Amino acid sequence: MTARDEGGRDGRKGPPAHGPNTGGRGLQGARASPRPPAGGGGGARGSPGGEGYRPRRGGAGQRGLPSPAGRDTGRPCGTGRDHPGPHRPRQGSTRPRSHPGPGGRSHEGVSAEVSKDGKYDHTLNLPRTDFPMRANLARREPELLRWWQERDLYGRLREARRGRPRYILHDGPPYANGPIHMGTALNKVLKDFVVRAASMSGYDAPYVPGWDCHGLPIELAALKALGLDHHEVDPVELRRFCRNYALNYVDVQRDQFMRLGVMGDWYRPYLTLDSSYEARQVEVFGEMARRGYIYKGLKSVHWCAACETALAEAEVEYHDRQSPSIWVAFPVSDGRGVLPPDSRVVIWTTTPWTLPANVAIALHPEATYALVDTERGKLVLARSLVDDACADLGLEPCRVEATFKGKDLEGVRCRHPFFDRESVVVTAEYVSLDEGTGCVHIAPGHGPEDFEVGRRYDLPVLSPIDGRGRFTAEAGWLEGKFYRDADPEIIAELERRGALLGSGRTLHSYPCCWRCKNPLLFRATEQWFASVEGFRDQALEAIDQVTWVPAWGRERIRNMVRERTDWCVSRQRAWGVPIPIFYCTSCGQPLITPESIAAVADLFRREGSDAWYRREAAEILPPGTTCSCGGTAFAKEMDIMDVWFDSGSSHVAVLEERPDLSWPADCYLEGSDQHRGWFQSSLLTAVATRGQAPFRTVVTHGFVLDGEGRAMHKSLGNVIEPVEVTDKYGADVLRLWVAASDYRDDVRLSPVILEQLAEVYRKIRNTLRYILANLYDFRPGADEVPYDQLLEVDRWALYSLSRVVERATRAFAEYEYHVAQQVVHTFCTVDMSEIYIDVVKDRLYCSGPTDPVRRAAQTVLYHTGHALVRLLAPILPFTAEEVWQHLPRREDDPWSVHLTEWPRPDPAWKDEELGRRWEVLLAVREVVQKALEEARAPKHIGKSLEASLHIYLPPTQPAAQGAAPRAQPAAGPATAGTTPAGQLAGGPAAPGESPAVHGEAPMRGGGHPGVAVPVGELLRRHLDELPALFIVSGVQLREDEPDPARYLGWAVGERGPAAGVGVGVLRAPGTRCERCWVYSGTVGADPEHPDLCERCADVLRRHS
RNA sequence: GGGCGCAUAGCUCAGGCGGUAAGAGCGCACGCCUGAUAAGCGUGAGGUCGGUGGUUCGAGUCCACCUGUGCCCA
Repeated sequence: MTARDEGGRDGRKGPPAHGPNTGGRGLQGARASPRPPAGGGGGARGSPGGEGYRPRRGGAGQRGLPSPAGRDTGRPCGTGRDHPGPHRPRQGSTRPRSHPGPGGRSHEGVSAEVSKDGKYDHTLNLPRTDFPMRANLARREPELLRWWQERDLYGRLREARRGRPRYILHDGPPYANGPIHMGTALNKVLKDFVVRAASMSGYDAPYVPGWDCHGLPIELAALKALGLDHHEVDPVELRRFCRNYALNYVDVQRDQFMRLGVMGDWYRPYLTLDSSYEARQVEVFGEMARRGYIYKGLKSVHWCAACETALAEAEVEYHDRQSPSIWVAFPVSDGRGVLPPDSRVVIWTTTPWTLPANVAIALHPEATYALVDTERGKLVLARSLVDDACADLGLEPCRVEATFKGKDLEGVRCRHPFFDRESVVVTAEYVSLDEGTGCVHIAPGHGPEDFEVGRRYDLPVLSPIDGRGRFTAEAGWLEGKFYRDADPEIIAELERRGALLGSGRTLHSYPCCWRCKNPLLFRATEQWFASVEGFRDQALEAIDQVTWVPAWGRERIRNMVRERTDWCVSRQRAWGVPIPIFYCTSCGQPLITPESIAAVADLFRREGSDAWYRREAAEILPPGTTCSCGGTAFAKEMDIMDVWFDSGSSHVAVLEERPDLSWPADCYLEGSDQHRGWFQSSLLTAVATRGQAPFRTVVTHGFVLDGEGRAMHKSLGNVIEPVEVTDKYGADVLRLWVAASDYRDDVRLSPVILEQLAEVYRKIRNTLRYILANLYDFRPGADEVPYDQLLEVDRWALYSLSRVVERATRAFAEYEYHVAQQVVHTFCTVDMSEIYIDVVKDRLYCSGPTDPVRRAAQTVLYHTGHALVRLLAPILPFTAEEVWQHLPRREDDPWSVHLTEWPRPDPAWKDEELGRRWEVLLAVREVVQKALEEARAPKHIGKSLEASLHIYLPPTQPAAQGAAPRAQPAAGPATAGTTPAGQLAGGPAAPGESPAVHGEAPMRGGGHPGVAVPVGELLRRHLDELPALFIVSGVQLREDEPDPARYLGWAVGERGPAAGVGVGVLRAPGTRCERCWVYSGTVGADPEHPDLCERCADVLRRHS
C-alpha cells in the first residue's frame, strides 16, 4: 500500500519529494518507517485536513527537512491539499482521501451519490497524486541534493554494494582554474551515467573525482593577481598562492558538478597537489628513471619568451602572422672547385633573428641548383625557383651559367653574412622547393629540423638567446636586444654589408604560445625527457589490449604513439612537482637513485613538495650520499614536471593508493582530445612502470557545439553555460540532453534543442505521474494480479516493457545512452501514453476499485513504474527519486531509488507469440483511427466512444472457425459516400494478394518478424476486447460486402499486417452512460440508475 | 599538409550480413477531448539518405574522389 498514511514519523524528514505546488503529504515515503521520507510529515494519516500538514513554517517541521517540500516549507501557496490550486484536479489529489488503511480499499472512491451537476465523478477511481506535473527542478533539485547528503546516499550505496565485484571508473581530473563549462558538464554527466548504471547492475562502483591543480595557467593567473614577474617572487609564496587559487576552484567546480546530480565521493576527492599524490608521482618518475627511460638532452624546443618556459607540442597553437621575409647572400669562401669564388649562395628566411645562430645552409640532395649571373653577381639557388626569385628580387632575367645537384655542393663553405665565421653547405631531404630559394639557412639552436641536421653533421649548436628572449654576448653587437626587435637591425646590417638581396613581408602560420598567444621561438635548451622509444612497442601492445569506444580510438592513439619518440617532461616553472633529481656540485653529474627517490617521496609525503624549495639538498638526501666522482655536495634540479606527468600518474597515485579503488581502471571516459593528453600520458607511465595499460576500456566523447555546429565562443555569443541550464530547466533536463545526444561525435546544444528536451522531459514526467496517480490505492503484493489472470492488453504492455528494458539494458552496456533514452521516451509516448494508458482508462476509472480488471491494469502500471524509474535513475536521478518516493513499494525496497538494482523483467512477459499477434491488432487499430478521423473531420463524431465500428476482413482468410469471410477489401482511403464499393474492390491496393500472403502465414511457430498472423482469425479471437482496444462503443465483424458510402467514416489498411482490413464508422447505437460515457443499449435498465449502463449500475450497487 | 572521425526529415536519433515504395519521437499544421488539464488523443504535411562517379540485377547500406565540418598534429 501506499504509504500514505502512515505518515507519521517525524515529520521533519520528509523527502524533498513534493514541491511547491503539490501537496504536502507524502505518500509513501513513510511507509516503512525508517525510510525517509515522506514528506508527509505528519501526514495525514487519517485526518483529512491532516493535522500533519502544517502550513506554517518553522516548527519542528522545518529543519531537518531539506525540502520544504510539502509542508512546512512555507511555500507561500500552501499545498494543494487544502488549496486546490487552479490546476489541482478536483478531489483527486486533494486530500479527502483518507487513506485506507492497510486493509485496503478506500472507500471513498466510490459512492452512489451523484454529484449535483449530474456527474458521477465521485464514483470513479480517478487519478490522484501529489506528484506535481510541473517539475520546478531548479528549486526541487537542490532540496533533493541536501536530502541525499543528509542521509549519505553515496556512503549507503557503498555499504550496500560492499563485497560485490568492483567497477572502477577513474576520473580524469579537470583543471581547477575556472568554473565548469558545458564540455566538462557533458563529461561528468556521462561518467555519472556509467557509474550509476554500474552500481545498479550490482557492481561496487565507487567514483572518486579528481582535480588537476598544477600548471602554468594557474601560475600565470597567480602572477597576474600578485602583479609580479615570476623571477621576483619567492617560489614558496607563489606556490601557496597557486594552491589556494586551485583549491578555491576545486570548491567551485565541486559545487557545480554536484548540482548536476553527479554522485561521488565529493569530499574525499583526489588532488594532484595532495602530498601523498606528489609522493607517488615522484615514485613513478623514479621507477621510469630506474628503468632507464629518463634522460637529459639538449633540444631545440618551442620556447615562450613571455612565459619563459619551454612548451610541449600540445601547448603550441598556430596563428597567422606577418613576418619580415628576406633574401640573404652567403659569399662562397671555398667552392671546392665546384662553385666559383665570387659566387654567393642565396637563402630566404622569415626569421632574420635566427641568422646570428646560422652555421650551415641546407640544400635538397637531389634537387637541381643553378649558378646564375645577375646584376647582383653570381648567385646559387634552386633552378626551379630562379624565375620566381628573380621576379621577387627585381632582377633581370637571369642567365644560368651552370647547374648542380644539391649533393654536389655538399661541403662547400660560405662566410657568415655578418659574423666572422663559416657556414657550411649540407643536404637534407626535408628542404622544400615550394618557396624561397631551395637553400635553407640552418641554425641548430633555433629549429627542430635544424637541430637534426646539425646533429648529423656535427655542427655547433648556437643558441645566443636567453630565456627571456634577449640576445646573449654570443650574439656580439646584438647582446641585450629582444630577439624580435633585432630583426630591423639585422636587416640593416645585411644591407650595409651588401648581403641583403631583397626584403618584404609575408603572412604565414606561426607557432604561438597557447596561453599568452605570443609568438614562440625555438631555442636549444637542456631538458629532461622520458624516452617513449624505450617502451613504444610495449605501449602499442597495451593499446591493443584495451577496448576503445568508439573503436576508431585505437587507430588514433596508435598512430600518435607510434610516431612519438620522446616526452619532454621538464618545465621551467614553479607551480608543479619538482623533478626529483640532484646534481653533484663537483662534477655536475645528475643523481637519481632508488634511495634518492625514496628520500624525496618520503619528504613530499610528509611535507608536500614545497619542501623541495624550503630545504637544501643535504637535508633531503640520505646522509652519506655520494656521487660516483666522490662528491658529496649536491644541488637540486629546479625544473618541475610537465603537468601531463601529474595527471598521467593518477592511476598510481589514486587507484593504487586508495583502498576502495583498484588498478587498473575498468574505464576512462574523456573528450577525444585526450588521446593525445591524459589517455596517452597515463598509458605511457603505466606501460613504463607496470607493463600494461591502466585502463581496460576507454570511452571518448566529442565536443559541444552550438545549434549550427560551430564551436561555442564568447565572441559568437553562442555559449550556453551549465548554470544557465540548471537554473532555467534543471539538471535533469541538462542530463536528458546528454543522454539524448550521440556523444561519440560532437554534440550540439542550443536554446531550441533545450526546449525540445524540456518537452521530452515533460512527457516522461507526465507518464510517470499518470502511473503514480493510478496507484494511489494499490498495494504491491496484496493487490497484484498474477500474470495469467491479466487481460491481453496487459500482457502486451508487459511484453512491450520487457523489450524496452532489454533494449535499454543493451544500450547502457554499450554506452549508447542516446539509444536508451530514445527507447524509453518512445515507450512512454507510444506504448504507454498513446496506447496502454488510453485503453486502460476505462477499467481504471470505471470499474469497482477492487475489481480484478482494475487491479490487473494497476499491476501493469506498478511493474511499469518500477522498471521505468530504475531505467531512468542514472539519467534523471532527481526525477527518479521524486517518483520513487511516490511509488508504492514493497517492504524490502530500499529508501532511495539509487540503491535499487537494474530492472529484471519476468521472462514470462516476453511472449513473442503474443507480440506478433499484437503487432497485427495494433495495425488494425491504426486503420480504425484513420476511419474515426474520417468521421471526426466532418464533425459526425467527437470522441471515439461516440462511434461503433464495422470491420471487414480481407478476403481469403484461413478456414479457421469455418466462417469464410468474403468481405472485399477496399483500396485507398475512400471517402465515404463518394467511392463506389465496386471500385474499391478493384483498386490499386492489390487486394487479391496481400490477404493471401497474410492468410497463409502460420500463426505461430514461424517467428519470422515479417510474417504476420492472420488478421481475420485474430480479430475474431479478440472480438470482446476490441471495443476497449479501439476505445469505441461497439465493434462488429462483418462478412457482407462493404459499402463505404453507408458509413460516417471509412478506411482500409493499405499495407502491413492490416492490409485489406476495412473499417466503417457508425454513430454508436444506444444511449450514453453518464458515468462511463460508453454508448450502450443497457442504459436505463436499472431503475435505480436510469442514466447508467448495466456495468456502471452494477459497480455502484456493489460499492455504495 | 598529415592522422582519426562525422554528414539520414526543422530538431534529436533508428536504420545486423546491400534487397519490396527510407523509420521513430519531438516540433509544426489541422482537428478532437475536457475524468492525465500550464495535460491527453487523432490525422496530416515534411527527407535528391552532403555531392559526384563506380561495384552490383539491386546501395542510405560497399569502393573512390569531392565538399562541409570536428578533434589531434605539422
